[in-house]
Amino acid sequence: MSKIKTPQAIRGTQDIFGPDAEAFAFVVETFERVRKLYRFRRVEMPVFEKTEVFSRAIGETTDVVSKEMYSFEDRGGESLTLRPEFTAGIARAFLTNGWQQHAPLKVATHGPLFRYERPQKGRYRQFHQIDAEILGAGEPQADVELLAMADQLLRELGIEGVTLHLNTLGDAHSREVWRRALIEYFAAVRGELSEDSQERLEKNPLRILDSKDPRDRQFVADAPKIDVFLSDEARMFFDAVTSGLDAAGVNWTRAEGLVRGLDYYRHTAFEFIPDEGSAAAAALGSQSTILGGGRYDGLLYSLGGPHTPAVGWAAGIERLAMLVGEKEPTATDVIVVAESDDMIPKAIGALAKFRELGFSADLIASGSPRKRFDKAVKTPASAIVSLRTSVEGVTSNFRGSNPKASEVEAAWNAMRHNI
RNA sequence: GCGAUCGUAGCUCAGUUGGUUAGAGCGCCGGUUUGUGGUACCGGAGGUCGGGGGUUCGAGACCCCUCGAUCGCCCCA
Repeated sequence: MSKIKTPQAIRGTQDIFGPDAEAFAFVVETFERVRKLYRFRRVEMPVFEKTEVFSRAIGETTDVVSKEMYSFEDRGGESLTLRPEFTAGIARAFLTNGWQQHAPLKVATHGPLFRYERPQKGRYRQFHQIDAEILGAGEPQADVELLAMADQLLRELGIEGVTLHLNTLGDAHSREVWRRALIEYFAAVRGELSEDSQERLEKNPLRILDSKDPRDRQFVADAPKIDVFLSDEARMFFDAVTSGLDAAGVNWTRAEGLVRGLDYYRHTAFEFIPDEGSAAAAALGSQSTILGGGRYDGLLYSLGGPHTPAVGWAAGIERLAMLVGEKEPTATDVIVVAESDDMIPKAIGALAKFRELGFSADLIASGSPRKRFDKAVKTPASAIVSLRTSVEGVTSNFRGSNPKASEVEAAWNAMRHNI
């Protein structure tokens, strides 16, 4: 007889259980509650799309598309991709379902995403995000609304030591002029940059600004600032965002080096990042951004739609869960113990009644009869009802002294002769 | 794609410069004690030491390969 080898989980996937799963659920529940306060409508999206949805949105040639997506061919030979982000799919749905009629449309969703990357702390191949978007809104108030929600969410999750880092990339023209200035500036010191940044100079010069290499950092401080290149309109937009945040009571800090890699981003870019030396920073390792987003006025057009302004953010549920602290599962209201096997039918009857009455209830009726009560005692519960047979006949014992236990006891006294 | 560290029981881990039959705690199963009880004690099951090859009289330990995990780099939509 050949021993069957247990299949292994896919690299980068997680089986979340116990306190981690409780923390995960807490994040999702809090998000659902807060998004309703801000009147974001729930949407459910497919987990896969035609590959072009993402390749057009993100850019055909980037490493991101060519190497880091989970793409495959279906039986008809069409290239499909497991969603690596929510935004492109939502933008596609906005166009294909005629959601323009609802603009400005505030939507929120959450669920699994997939990226073909090497796993490390806070990064998995299947991971989970919460996501909020406002489509068809070009006003800075939309940015403020979105950021106020993000800020309140983090507070309601009890996450501290995290600050909103805010930047503007300007409009398309300001951004392009700034980009050229950066290339010129860094090209002049090319030989002194890190190898990585010499390559970035060709592929993605803005990224040099947030390089971790000290060889680059010495030049970053004096690099050209976007502010110099902002058009009047772009400056007014950013001023409206920041004054709106101040009015909403959202703390923020200017981060001139914060950039986005993709061309469709305009104006606002932001990340919530743990403060240096905070507990949150220590808990997250090198993956420090816990919530990020920006304005992507160019995206819907790149998917073949009309020019449509939009802004959104997403946050990794796993990373947030790491910051919310231990979440113990809630205690069971009542544990029913059948201390002998002949009590099992009565115990099952009691269980059914307790659950009908809205009490959470669980049964212990296996293993050594002598140890069943001890098992119940070790289980977190408000109350225990234990059934056994003795020379006097059926006896029951109630244990527990707290408000919930009193409710359980009243219910038990009412049902005990009818089970 | 690159680098570092790690892999011994269900879990957390010990195991000396290579040396007899691989251990502990917790958990699990059973028994004794207690008998309105969260106690204590006794016993049991469970390991091809991630896998393969090599060095050696002898490998959990040393070498090579491989698989996996963790953390970091690149990338970060």
